[in-house]
Amino acid sequence: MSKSLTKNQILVLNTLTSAPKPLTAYSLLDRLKEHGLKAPPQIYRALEKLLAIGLIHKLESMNSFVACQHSDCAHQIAGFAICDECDQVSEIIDDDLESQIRSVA
Amino acid sequence: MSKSLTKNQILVLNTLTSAPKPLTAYSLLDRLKEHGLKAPPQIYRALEKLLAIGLIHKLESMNSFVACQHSDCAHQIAGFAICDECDQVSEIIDDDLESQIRSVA
DNA sequence: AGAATTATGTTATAACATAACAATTTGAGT
DNA sequence: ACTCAAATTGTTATGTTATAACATAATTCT
Repeated sequence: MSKSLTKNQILVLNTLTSAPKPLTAYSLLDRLKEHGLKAPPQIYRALEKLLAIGLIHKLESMNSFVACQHSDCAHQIAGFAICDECDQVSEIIDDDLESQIRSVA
Repeated sequence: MSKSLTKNQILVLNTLTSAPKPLTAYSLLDRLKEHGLKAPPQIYRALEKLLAIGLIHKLESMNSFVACQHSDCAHQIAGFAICDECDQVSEIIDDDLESQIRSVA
């Protein structure tokens, strides 16, 4: 029974998907002002849901969010290579690494 | 020429070392008020230096800091197992995992 | 339709972090 | 010991990230 996304969730997801790099909650808010979003909770609530579903990731070290580059895959552990210059990231999925992390945990 | 720690750095490090769990910058500030520290920059500056030296780690997901449990070791990559209930952490150093991460990167 | 749930909107504030500048201390060279 | 330069510390103000709390509207189920 996976529920479909709501309006705000779609707005946030689309913005992240089309962005070339991770965005902060407040930069999402800026971009979505024109769509009527006005306050942080609207963004954070959408982000929270998208994170739970696995459609996006949070990059803790940047306080930023990116769309998952492997939609609908089963991986829950991802690494990110982050460019020091431009902040572009590429998501790293590696089965060996994932099982290593699980076994250590 | 590794320089010795300054007063504030020692205060912060000792507080982290004797704490049973990670502390935020502001809880460090609270605890160090009695030693005369009054403002966030005093804490953040000490943290920054201690991080650079490798004596502490930042847990990005908690905005918190812990003393390194492997002083003077050469490891730059550490994992943390964080208890959901009490926030206690144990630091994980694993050579296989470390080399895995490096090779993927 | 009516009740219950879920989503949204809104205001205010909490929590985390740093910029910018002033004052003090430390330490090397003389 | 004196002095200048550098490092550390102190202080104020502000910027940035995140959530609490409450109000309203939309959706779904019976």
